[in-house]
Amino acid sequence: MIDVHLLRTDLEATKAALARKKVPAGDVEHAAALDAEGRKLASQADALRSQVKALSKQVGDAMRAGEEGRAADLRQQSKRLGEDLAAVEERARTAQSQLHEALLRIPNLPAPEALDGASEADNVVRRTVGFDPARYGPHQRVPHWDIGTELGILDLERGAKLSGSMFPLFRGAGATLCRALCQFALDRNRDAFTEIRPPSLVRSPALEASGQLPKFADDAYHVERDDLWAVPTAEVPLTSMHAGEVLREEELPVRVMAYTPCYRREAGAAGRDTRGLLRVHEFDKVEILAVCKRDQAGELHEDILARATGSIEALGLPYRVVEICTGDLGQSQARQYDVEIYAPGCDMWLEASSVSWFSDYQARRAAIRYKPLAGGPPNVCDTLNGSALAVPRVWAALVETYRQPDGSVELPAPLHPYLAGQTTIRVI
RNA sequence: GGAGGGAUGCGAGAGUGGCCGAAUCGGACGGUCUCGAAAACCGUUGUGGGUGUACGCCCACCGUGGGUUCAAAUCCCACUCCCUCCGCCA
Repeated sequence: MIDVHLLRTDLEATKAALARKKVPAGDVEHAAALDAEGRKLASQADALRSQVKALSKQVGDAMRAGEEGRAADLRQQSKRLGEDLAAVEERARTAQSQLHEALLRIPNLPAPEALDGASEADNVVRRTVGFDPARYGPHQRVPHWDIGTELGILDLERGAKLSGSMFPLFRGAGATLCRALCQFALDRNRDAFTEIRPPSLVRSPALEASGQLPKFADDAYHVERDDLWAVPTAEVPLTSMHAGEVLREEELPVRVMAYTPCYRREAGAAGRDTRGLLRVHEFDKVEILAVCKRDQAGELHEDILARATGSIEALGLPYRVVEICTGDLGQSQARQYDVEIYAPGCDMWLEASSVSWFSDYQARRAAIRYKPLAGGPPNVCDTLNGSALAVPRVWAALVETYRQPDGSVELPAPLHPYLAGQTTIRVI
């Protein structure tokens, strides 16, 4: 969440910054009012409590001195004050919990240098690499769902039989390719990122920390019986694994990566891009993530972006980098680039990675801080992350791009070590 | 799933309901001493909120959340986590 001090000292600037993200000024003012109210009540409660404590101490003294009458008298006074205190505390608690609720729903401030814009339409393509529509033959203009069926490597019907639509089932070399892509992505990043295998069911606070709760509860799968959530991305466990910790400045940046399955209800996206692997409820992804100091964030953002595009480039897929404008930024993002890959069969640019800087928004929600080497109180960290590789869309683009005139698919060399010999997938 | 035990400051570890934000030991840091070091001695050693120009002061925090009481680390209830034993299990 945003720093509550912003509401006290820079209310106008905060409203202006959030207006770039289309946040109504009223939401911000509402939170500021709750904060002022809560602080006023808390001060009153502090003063009352201080008096109660002083009186209680006197009760003890009087009793030890054997002055029963005086003790009873003081006890009465203290009891009355205690009742007032309970009432004020109750009101303070209410205001503070309302403030907390309000704060959880206020989006992060966009970075000052973030691209201005009202909607998705205002996003800007920063660069396009390797794209030449003329180079594709008719054999590459076949969508992956047809190729997958033809080669017997993607079985959407059976996936649907098990779990409903948008739950893909991969088969044979198709399944191996999923695993190969994850392995490939992990190996490419192990020079700087520590591999983690986190749980993929997490408690609510983890989703709250990275911003999925409370606003976007409908997008996530919830296991009622145990009150656990299926992670929509490894970002969730990777961010919260350090929740509540005070890190040492020397250990920053903390760089971790994880392969996890990802689960998304796609509640708001019904009917959009639902063919094949374009949008699915369960998929595999390798996520890379950094926890750092503010002055390390810019460089790390570039690094993560370079790693995301590097993997795509190594696989020989054309891609473009899109800068997301303020109006299209997610709740938690201060700045974001998307990496889109070109899939010739569907003739679409598919979002394959989202590389985000969250400033201190997630770290504040998760309470991830570091102790400055120079001394002084702990500072809130920054967090960044990006998909190193999200399987289904890359799978789709690969199969379409590398389809040969005879209908077989020849996978690119960097994947060969991971394919157990299945470097060419032939029609059965 | 069943039965027990536990959770206190950086670590270990005390704590009859009032004088406990917390003994003691250890660690770390600073200082005295020393040519230097060790030893010894002295001091410092948490987080959050509020308030003041400032030394400061006030409040909260002893796993989490409730409750009892004039007063809770201490009593009661619920939850979480850890440990031991039994059962089950990939």
